Amino acid sequence: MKPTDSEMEILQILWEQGESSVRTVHEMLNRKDVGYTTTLKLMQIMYEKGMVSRDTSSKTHVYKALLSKEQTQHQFLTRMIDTVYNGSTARLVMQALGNNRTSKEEIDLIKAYLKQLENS
Amino acid sequence: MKPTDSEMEILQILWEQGESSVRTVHEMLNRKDVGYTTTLKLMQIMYEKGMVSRDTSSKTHVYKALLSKEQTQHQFLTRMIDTVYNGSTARLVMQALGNNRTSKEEIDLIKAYLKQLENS
DNA sequence: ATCTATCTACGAATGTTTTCGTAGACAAAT
DNA sequence: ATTTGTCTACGAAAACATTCGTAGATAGAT
Repeated sequence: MKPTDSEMEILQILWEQGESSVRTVHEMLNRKDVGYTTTLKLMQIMYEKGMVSRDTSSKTHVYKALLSKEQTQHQFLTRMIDTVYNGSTARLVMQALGNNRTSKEEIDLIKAYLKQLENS
Repeated sequence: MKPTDSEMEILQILWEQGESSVRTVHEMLNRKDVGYTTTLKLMQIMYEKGMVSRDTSSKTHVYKALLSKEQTQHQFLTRMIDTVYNGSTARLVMQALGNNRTSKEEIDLIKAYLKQLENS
Protein backbone atom coordinates (compact mmCIF):
# COMPACT_ATOMS: atom_id res chain seq x y z
CA MET A 1 0.00 0.00 0.00
CA LYS A 2 1.49 3.25 -1.17
CA PRO A 3 1.39 6.23 1.17
CA THR A 4 0.06 9.45 -0.32
CA ASP A 5 2.09 12.65 -0.30
CA SER A 6 0.49 13.90 2.91
CA GLU A 7 0.93 10.56 4.55
CA MET A 8 4.58 10.61 3.54
CA GLU A 9 5.10 13.95 5.25
CA ILE A 10 3.60 12.59 8.42
CA LEU A 11 5.65 9.40 8.26
CA GLN A 12 8.82 11.48 7.88
CA ILE A 13 8.05 13.19 11.15
CA LEU A 14 7.23 9.97 12.95
CA TRP A 15 10.48 8.44 11.71
CA GLU A 16 12.51 11.41 12.87
CA GLN A 17 10.76 12.05 16.15
CA GLY A 18 9.66 8.61 17.09
CA GLU A 19 6.27 8.29 18.76
CA SER A 20 4.35 11.54 18.65
CA SER A 21 1.02 13.10 19.40
CA VAL A 22 -1.10 14.62 16.67
CA ARG A 23 -0.28 18.04 18.06
CA THR A 24 3.45 17.47 17.72
CA VAL A 25 3.15 16.20 14.19
CA HIS A 26 0.86 19.03 13.25
CA GLU A 27 3.25 21.64 14.53
CA MET A 28 6.21 20.11 12.75
CA LEU A 29 4.46 20.09 9.42
CA ASN A 30 5.32 23.38 7.82
CA ARG A 31 1.89 23.47 6.27
CA LYS A 32 0.70 26.24 8.50
CA ASP A 33 -2.32 26.85 6.32
CA VAL A 34 -4.04 23.65 7.24
CA GLY A 35 -6.15 23.07 10.33
CA TYR A 36 -5.43 20.79 13.25
CA THR A 37 -8.37 18.50 12.61
CA THR A 38 -7.09 17.87 9.12
CA THR A 39 -3.87 16.44 10.49
CA LEU A 40 -5.86 14.49 13.05
CA LYS A 41 -8.09 13.03 10.37
CA LEU A 42 -5.13 12.07 8.22
CA MET A 43 -3.51 10.25 11.08
CA GLN A 44 -6.74 8.47 11.93
CA ILE A 45 -6.98 7.30 8.36
CA MET A 46 -3.38 6.13 8.47
CA TYR A 47 -4.32 4.15 11.53
CA GLU A 48 -7.22 2.55 9.69
CA LYS A 49 -4.87 1.67 6.86
CA GLY A 50 -2.46 0.09 9.28
CA MET A 51 0.41 2.46 8.59
CA VAL A 52 0.67 3.57 12.19
CA SER A 53 -0.25 2.21 15.57
CA ARG A 54 -1.47 4.30 18.46
CA ASP A 55 -1.57 4.27 22.18
CA THR A 56 -4.94 5.51 23.38
CA SER A 57 -4.40 4.95 27.06
CA SER A 58 -4.25 8.63 27.85
CA LYS A 59 -6.39 11.40 26.53
CA THR A 60 -3.76 12.48 24.05
CA HIS A 61 -3.14 9.55 21.75
CA VAL A 62 0.39 8.71 20.75
CA TYR A 63 1.10 7.52 17.23
CA LYS A 64 3.95 5.38 15.98
CA ALA A 65 4.98 4.52 12.42
CA LEU A 66 4.47 0.88 11.53
CA LEU A 67 6.11 1.14 8.12
CA SER A 68 9.87 1.05 8.27
CA LYS A 69 11.71 4.01 6.83
CA GLU A 70 14.13 1.92 4.82
CA GLN A 71 11.53 -0.36 3.35
CA THR A 72 9.25 2.49 2.41
CA GLN A 73 12.03 4.49 0.82
CA HIS A 74 13.12 1.44 -1.08
CA GLN A 75 9.61 0.88 -2.29
CA PHE A 76 9.38 4.42 -3.59
CA LEU A 77 12.74 4.14 -5.20
CA THR A 78 12.11 0.95 -7.13
CA ARG A 79 8.75 2.29 -8.16
CA MET A 80 10.46 5.38 -9.48
CA ILE A 81 13.17 3.43 -11.27
CA ASP A 82 10.46 1.42 -12.96
CA THR A 83 8.05 4.13 -13.89
CA VAL A 84 10.42 6.98 -14.55
CA TYR A 85 13.70 5.35 -15.58
CA ASN A 86 12.43 2.29 -17.30
CA GLY A 87 14.10 -0.03 -14.88
CA SER A 88 17.60 1.32 -15.19
CA THR A 89 19.20 2.08 -11.86
CA ALA A 90 22.25 3.46 -13.62
CA ARG A 91 20.21 6.05 -15.42
CA LEU A 92 18.67 7.24 -12.19
CA VAL A 93 22.00 7.37 -10.42
CA MET A 94 23.70 9.24 -13.22
CA GLN A 95 20.97 11.80 -13.44
CA ALA A 96 21.01 12.24 -9.69
CA LEU A 97 24.74 12.85 -9.79
CA GLY A 98 24.75 14.98 -12.88
CA ASN A 99 21.91 17.32 -12.32
CA ASN A 100 22.11 17.87 -8.67
CA ARG A 101 25.43 19.48 -8.16
CA THR A 102 26.35 16.89 -5.62
CA SER A 103 29.08 17.91 -3.20
CA LYS A 104 32.55 16.41 -3.20
CA GLU A 105 31.79 14.76 0.12
CA GLU A 106 28.78 13.02 -1.25
CA ILE A 107 30.68 11.86 -4.31
CA ASP A 108 33.37 10.41 -2.08
CA LEU A 109 30.79 8.65 0.00
CA ILE A 110 29.42 7.04 -3.10
CA LYS A 111 32.80 5.99 -4.37
CA ALA A 112 33.63 4.38 -1.08
CA TYR A 113 30.34 2.59 -1.20
CA LEU A 114 31.00 1.30 -4.68
CA LYS A 115 34.42 0.03 -3.67
CA GLN A 116 32.88 -1.77 -0.75
CA LEU A 117 30.21 -3.26 -2.98
CA GLU A 118 32.92 -4.64 -5.18
CA ASN A 119 34.66 -6.46 -2.38
CA SER A 120 31.60 -8.42 -1.39
CA MET B 1 2.55 20.90 -13.02
CA LYS B 2 3.20 17.42 -11.75
CA PRO B 3 2.03 14.50 -13.90
CA THR B 4 -0.01 11.87 -12.08
CA ASP B 5 1.06 8.23 -12.09
CA SER B 6 -1.11 7.35 -15.06
CA GLU B 7 0.07 10.38 -16.95
CA MET B 8 3.63 9.35 -16.28
CA GLU B 9 3.04 5.93 -17.79
CA ILE B 10 1.69 7.53 -20.90
CA LEU B 11 4.53 10.00 -21.14
CA GLN B 12 7.00 7.13 -20.94
CA ILE B 13 5.49 5.60 -24.01
CA LEU B 14 5.41 8.85 -25.90
CA TRP B 15 9.07 9.44 -25.06
CA GLU B 16 10.06 6.01 -26.21
CA GLN B 17 7.89 5.75 -29.26
CA GLY B 18 7.69 9.33 -30.31
CA GLU B 19 4.37 10.52 -31.70
CA SER B 20 1.68 7.93 -31.20
CA SER B 21 -2.03 7.33 -31.56
CA VAL B 22 -4.17 6.55 -28.57
CA ARG B 23 -4.47 2.99 -29.80
CA THR B 24 -0.73 2.51 -29.81
CA VAL B 25 -0.31 3.95 -26.36
CA HIS B 26 -3.18 1.91 -25.04
CA GLU B 27 -1.73 -1.31 -26.33
CA MET B 28 1.70 -0.59 -24.94
CA LEU B 29 0.37 0.04 -21.47
CA ASN B 30 0.42 -3.30 -19.78
CA ARG B 31 -2.71 -2.36 -17.88
CA LYS B 32 -4.84 -4.81 -19.78
CA ASP B 33 -7.65 -4.43 -17.34
CA VAL B 34 -8.51 -0.92 -18.31
CA GLY B 35 -10.68 0.10 -21.26
CA TYR B 36 -9.65 1.97 -24.37
CA THR B 37 -11.77 5.02 -23.63
CA THR B 38 -10.01 5.41 -20.32
CA THR B 39 -6.70 5.84 -22.06
CA LEU B 40 -8.33 8.16 -24.55
CA LYS B 41 -9.78 10.29 -21.80
CA LEU B 42 -6.49 10.48 -19.97
CA MET B 43 -4.72 11.66 -23.08
CA GLN B 44 -7.42 14.23 -23.76
CA ILE B 45 -6.97 15.55 -20.25
CA MET B 46 -3.22 15.68 -20.75
CA TYR B 47 -3.87 17.71 -23.85
CA GLU B 48 -6.03 20.14 -21.88
CA LYS B 49 -3.28 20.42 -19.30
CA GLY B 50 -0.77 21.18 -22.02
CA MET B 51 1.39 18.13 -21.42
CA VAL B 52 0.98 16.85 -24.96
CA SER B 53 0.13 18.28 -28.33
CA ARG B 54 -1.88 16.49 -30.97
CA ASP B 55 -2.35 16.39 -34.68
CA THR B 56 -6.04 16.09 -35.50
CA SER B 57 -5.72 16.33 -39.25
CA SER B 58 -6.68 12.73 -39.82
CA LYS B 59 -9.37 10.70 -38.14
CA THR B 60 -6.89 9.05 -35.81
CA HIS B 61 -5.26 11.78 -33.78
CA VAL B 62 -1.54 11.64 -33.13
CA TYR B 63 -0.19 12.72 -29.76
CA LYS B 64 3.24 14.04 -28.90
CA ALA B 65 4.83 14.72 -25.50
CA LEU B 66 5.45 18.38 -24.79
CA LEU B 67 7.26 17.80 -21.51
CA SER B 68 10.88 16.87 -21.95
CA LYS B 69 11.92 13.54 -20.58
CA GLU B 70 15.04 14.84 -18.88
CA GLN B 71 13.39 17.78 -17.26
CA THR B 72 10.47 15.77 -15.99
CA GLN B 73 12.67 13.02 -14.63
CA HIS B 74 14.85 15.58 -12.95
CA GLN B 75 11.83 17.19 -11.38
CA PHE B 76 10.67 13.88 -9.94
CA LEU B 77 14.13 13.08 -8.74
CA THR B 78 14.77 16.29 -6.83
CA ARG B 79 11.32 16.10 -5.37
CA MET B 80 12.07 12.62 -4.16
CA ILE B 81 15.49 13.50 -2.78
CA ASP B 82 13.89 16.30 -0.83
CA THR B 83 10.82 14.56 0.49
CA VAL B 84 12.15 11.05 0.99
CA TYR B 85 15.90 11.42 1.48
CA ASN B 86 16.03 14.71 3.28
CA GLY B 87 18.07 16.34 0.57
CA SER B 88 20.90 13.84 0.45
CA THR B 89 21.68 12.63 -3.04
CA ALA B 90 24.25 10.21 -1.67
CA ARG B 91 21.67 8.49 0.47
CA LEU B 92 19.41 7.98 -2.51
CA VAL B 93 22.22 6.71 -4.69
CA MET B 94 23.49 4.30 -2.11
CA GLN B 95 20.08 2.87 -1.45
CA ALA B 96 19.50 2.52 -5.16
CA LEU B 97 22.75 0.64 -5.56
CA GLY B 98 22.48 -1.43 -2.44
CA ASN B 99 18.96 -2.66 -2.56
CA ASN B 100 18.45 -3.15 -6.20
CA ARG B 101 20.86 -5.83 -7.16
CA THR B 102 22.28 -3.65 -9.85
CA SER B 103 24.08 -5.51 -12.61
CA LYS B 104 27.83 -5.36 -13.15
CA GLU B 105 27.27 -3.46 -16.37
CA GLU B 106 25.30 -0.80 -14.61
CA ILE B 107 27.89 -0.47 -11.89
CA ASP B 108 30.57 -0.04 -14.50
CA LEU B 109 28.53 2.61 -16.24
CA ILE B 110 28.27 4.50 -13.01
CA LYS B 111 31.97 4.24 -12.28
CA ALA B 112 32.82 5.53 -15.69
CA TYR B 113 30.43 8.37 -15.16
CA LEU B 114 32.02 9.26 -11.84
CA LYS B 115 35.47 9.24 -13.39
CA GLN B 116 34.28 11.52 -16.10
CA LEU B 117 32.67 13.84 -13.57
CA GLU B 118 36.00 14.09 -11.84
CA ASN B 119 37.83 15.19 -14.94
CA SER B 120 35.58 18.11 -15.62
C1' DA C 1 -18.58 23.82 40.47
C1' DT C 2 -17.53 26.23 36.45
C1' DC C 3 -14.79 27.80 32.84
C1' DT C 4 -11.31 27.14 29.44
C1' DA C 5 -8.26 24.77 26.60
C1' DT C 6 -7.33 20.65 24.29
C1' DC C 7 -8.41 16.40 22.77
C1' DT C 8 -11.05 12.73 19.77
C1' DA C 9 -14.72 11.26 16.68
C1' DC C 10 -17.33 11.77 12.83
C1' DG C 11 -19.74 13.32 8.92
C1' DA C 12 -19.75 15.88 5.05
C1' DA C 13 -17.99 19.14 1.46
C1' DT C 14 -14.52 19.66 -1.91
C1' DG C 15 -11.14 18.46 -5.13
C1' DT C 16 -8.73 15.37 -8.03
C1' DT C 17 -7.94 11.07 -10.59
C1' DT C 18 -9.51 7.14 -12.83
C1' DT C 19 -12.94 4.68 -15.01
C1' DC C 20 -16.40 3.64 -18.42
C1' DG C 21 -20.88 3.92 -21.05
C1' DT C 22 -22.98 5.92 -24.85
C1' DA C 23 -23.50 8.54 -28.95
C1' DG C 24 -22.07 10.10 -33.27
C1' DA C 25 -18.53 10.46 -37.17
C1' DC C 26 -16.11 8.12 -40.62
C1' DA C 27 -13.97 4.81 -43.64
C1' DA C 28 -13.40 0.32 -45.44
C1' DA C 29 -15.50 -4.07 -46.55
C1' DT C 30 -19.56 -6.66 -48.07
C1' DA D 1 -26.38 1.09 -49.45
C1' DT D 2 -25.66 -1.33 -45.34
C1' DT D 3 -22.83 -3.32 -42.08
C1' DT D 4 -18.77 -3.46 -39.31
C1' DG D 5 -14.93 -1.74 -36.94
C1' DT D 6 -12.49 2.08 -35.16
C1' DC D 7 -12.26 6.59 -33.91
C1' DT D 8 -13.48 10.99 -30.97
C1' DA D 9 -16.24 13.57 -27.62
C1' DC D 10 -18.49 13.99 -23.55
C1' DG D 11 -20.77 13.36 -19.32
C1' DA D 12 -21.02 11.16 -15.28
C1' DA D 13 -19.98 7.54 -11.90
C1' DA D 14 -16.63 5.68 -8.79
C1' DA D 15 -12.70 5.92 -6.16
C1' DC D 16 -9.59 8.33 -3.57
C1' DA D 17 -7.48 12.32 -1.06
C1' DT D 18 -7.89 16.49 1.47
C1' DT D 19 -10.20 19.73 4.16
C1' DC D 20 -12.87 21.46 7.93
C1' DG D 21 -17.02 22.23 11.04
C1' DT D 22 -19.24 20.64 14.96
C1' DA D 23 -20.16 17.94 18.94
C1' DG D 24 -18.86 15.75 22.99
C1' DA D 25 -15.26 14.13 26.42
C1' DT D 26 -11.79 15.32 29.68
C1' DA D 27 -8.32 17.51 32.39
C1' DG D 28 -6.56 21.49 34.62
C1' DA D 29 -7.09 26.23 36.31
C1' DT D 30 -10.02 29.62 38.70
